[in-house]
Amino acid sequence: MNLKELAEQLRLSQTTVSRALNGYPEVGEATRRRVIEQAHNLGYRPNAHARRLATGRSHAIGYVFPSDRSIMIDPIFSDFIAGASDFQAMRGFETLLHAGGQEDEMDVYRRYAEGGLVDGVIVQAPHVDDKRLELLDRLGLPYVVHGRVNDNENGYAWLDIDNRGAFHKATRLLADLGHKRIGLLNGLEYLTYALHRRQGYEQALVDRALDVDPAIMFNGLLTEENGYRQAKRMLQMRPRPTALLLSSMMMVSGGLRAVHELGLAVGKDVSLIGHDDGLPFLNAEGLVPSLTTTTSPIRAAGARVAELLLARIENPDSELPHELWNVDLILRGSTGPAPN
Amino acid sequence: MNLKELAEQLRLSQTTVSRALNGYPEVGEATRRRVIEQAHNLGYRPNAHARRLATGRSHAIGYVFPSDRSIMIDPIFSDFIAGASDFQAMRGFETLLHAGGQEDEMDVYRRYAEGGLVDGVIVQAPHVDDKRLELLDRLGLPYVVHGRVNDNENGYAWLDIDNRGAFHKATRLLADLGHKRIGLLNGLEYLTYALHRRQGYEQALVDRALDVDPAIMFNGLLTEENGYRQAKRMLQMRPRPTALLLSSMMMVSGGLRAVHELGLAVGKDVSLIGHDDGLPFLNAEGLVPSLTTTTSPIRAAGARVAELLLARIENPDSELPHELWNVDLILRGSTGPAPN
DNA sequence: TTATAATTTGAAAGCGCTTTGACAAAGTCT
DNA sequence: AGACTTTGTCAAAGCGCTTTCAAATTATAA
Repeated sequence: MNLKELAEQLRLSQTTVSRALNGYPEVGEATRRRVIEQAHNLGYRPNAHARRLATGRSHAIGYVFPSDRSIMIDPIFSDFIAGASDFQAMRGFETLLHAGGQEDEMDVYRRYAEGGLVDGVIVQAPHVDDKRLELLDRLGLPYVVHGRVNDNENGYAWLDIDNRGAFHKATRLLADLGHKRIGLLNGLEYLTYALHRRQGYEQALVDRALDVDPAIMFNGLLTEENGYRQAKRMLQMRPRPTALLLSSMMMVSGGLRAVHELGLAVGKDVSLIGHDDGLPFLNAEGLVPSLTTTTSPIRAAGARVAELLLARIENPDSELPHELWNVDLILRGSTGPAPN
Repeated sequence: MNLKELAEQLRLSQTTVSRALNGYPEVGEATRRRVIEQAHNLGYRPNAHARRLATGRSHAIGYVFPSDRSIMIDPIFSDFIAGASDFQAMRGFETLLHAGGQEDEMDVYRRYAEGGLVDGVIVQAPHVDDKRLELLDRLGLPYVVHGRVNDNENGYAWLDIDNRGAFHKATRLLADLGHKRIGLLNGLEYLTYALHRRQGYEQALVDRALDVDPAIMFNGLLTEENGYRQAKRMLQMRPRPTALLLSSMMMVSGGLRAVHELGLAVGKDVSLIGHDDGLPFLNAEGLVPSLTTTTSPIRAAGARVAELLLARIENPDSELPHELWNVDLILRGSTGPAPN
C-alpha cells in the first residue's frame, strides 16, 4: 500500500492525500477525516526513505562511539542513550548508533552529514580539546555536546552537569568533617568531566588549606577493578587517607570491597562519596551503609540533550543553548567525621 | 556533490559512474579507476536515502527495546549491541535503536517493516512465549533471536548460549564439592534464559538427589541490590545454604557484599558461582578471591548474531541457523568444599 | 573482409514521497 | 452583477540514486 494506491482508492490526488496526512491547512476537514480514516483502515505507512529523499530531512539523530571502545565500556552510555532515544521516539525521530567498525570516527560524521543520514548528532564524552566540534561545524551538521570541551564555552551548544561544583561541594563537606587526606578516584583526564571534577576537588582542598597530593589521585577507566585496586592502594598508605571520592558507582563498588577487605568501617574509619548517575542496576541508597553521593540522573540528561538538539534542528538560527545542571549532594551513611 | 554532477565532471553518464562505484563488472577497468579516483577527490558521497529508495533495501538493522524499561536496565545490552553494531558497521549496515517512546513495541516493528526502515531485526531477551516472532513472520521481516523461546526451536533463527548446560555444570560442581543446599539468584522467569538456567540447576539437583527448595530460589531484576538482599536473606536461613549461584555479575557484586557483611568467607563458608557476560567494567577474575564463573562473552554473541542476520537478509531462503554456544565453567577461588 | 560476439557506455524509467504552480469552485465585497 | 479573495484539488516536477534496455564500440571468428 503506497500513496498512489491510497489516492486511487480515495479518488483523490496524491497531493491531497499527502497534505491531509501531514496536517497541511489547505485541505478540507471532511476530506482530511476521510483520508485519515481510510489510511488507517488500509494500513498505509509512508515509505520512510521516499519521504526523506523528498524532504531532505532524515528524522534521525546519530550517536558515534569512538572505535577504541574505551568509552563504550562505561554503562552510563546505555542509560544516556535510552533517555535520549526515548524522547526522540516520542517526536518521531530515529536513533542511529555507530559503534566501532574499522571506519574512523570522523569519517562516520562525514558520511552522516554528506549522505544526509542524520539531521544532527549528539557528541558524548567530549575531550578537553575535542576535534569533533570543528569538523561538525564545518560539515554544518547540528549537534549538542553532552558535557563541555575546555574552552570557548559560548561557541557551541552544550548541556553539562556541574562537575566542578559537585566535587567541590563533596570535598568541602569532607574537609569540614575534619578529613585532611582525601583520595580521588577519577576518570581519564583527557575527558573534560574528569578534569572538572579534579578542579573542583583541588579548589576545595585549597580553600580549606589542605595539601593536594598526587599520590592519592587516580585517573583511569571507571571499572570496579580500578575502584578496588586504587582504594586499596591508597588505604594502605601511611598516613592513610580517611576519605575517598569516587567518580562512578562501579568504582564505589570496587572501593567498598577494598574497604571491607582491609577491615575498615565505612563512614567511620573511612568516608566515601561517590558520583551516582542514577543507573538502575546499582543503587547508592541500597548500599549498607547507604552511600553519600553527588547525583544527577544521566537518563534525564539524555532526554534533555535530545530535546535541545531537536530544537536546534528545527531552528538552526536560534541561540546556542548552554545548560549547566546543578548536582545534588545527598548526605547518607557513608560519610562521617574524620577518625580521631 | 551528487551523482549527476560527478558524472558531468567525468563526462560520463550517471549509469556508468554508478556502476563503476558499485563494482559492477560491465565497466572498463580504466574507467573504473578514473571514476573512483575522481569521486574520492571531489568527496562524493551517495545519498543514502536515494539509494535506499532505489534499491528498496535500507542497509540497517533494528533493535527495539520494550517500553517498560525493565530490559534496558541490564547493562549487558549495551555490550551486546556494541558487538553487533561493530560488525554491522564493517559490513556497511547501520544500527537503529528504538528505546521507549509511547509507541507500542509491536507497532515499531510494523513501522519498521512496512516503512522499509530496516532490513531485519534482532530480537533480544526473548520471552518463554514470545509474541514478537509471530508478528515478524507475518510482516516478512527477517530476524534472528538472541536466545530462544520455549518451543518450536526449529521454526526460527536463533543463537543462544547453553544456559541449561551451564547452570547444570555449575550446580553439579557444587554438589560434587559436597554442597547440599545451593541457592539460585536468577532473572525473571518469563525470560527464557532464566527458565533454562533454573532447569539446568534443578536437573543437577535431581541428578545428585538433592532437594529443590523454592525458598532458596529467587527471580528478579539482575541488580546489585537484589543480589545483596537475596543473598543476605538466604544466608540467614538455618540451615543456611553453603553455596550460591548468581545469574549476573551485578548480582555477584551485591552477593559479595552480603557475604562480607555476614562475616562469612567466600570459597570457605560459602561458595559462589556467577554467570559472567564478559562486561568490561566488572571483572570476575579481578575479584578477591577471584570468582568461579560460567562465562560467555555477550559482545561476541552480538557480533555473531549480526552476522547471522545479515546472512539471512542476503539469502532469505537459506536454512534457519541454530547455534547453541557452549558456556565455559572457569574454576577460580570462590568455590570450595562444603563446610564440615 | 564481413559477420558475429563481447565489451562499454548511455538514455530513460522508475523507487514513493513532497511541493510548486495552476486552476476550478465557492464565498465575499463593492 | 462583476471583481476579488479564499478554499480545495490536482498535474507534474523533483529529490538522487539504481537498473533495464538499447546502442555504440571494440575484439574475434569465419
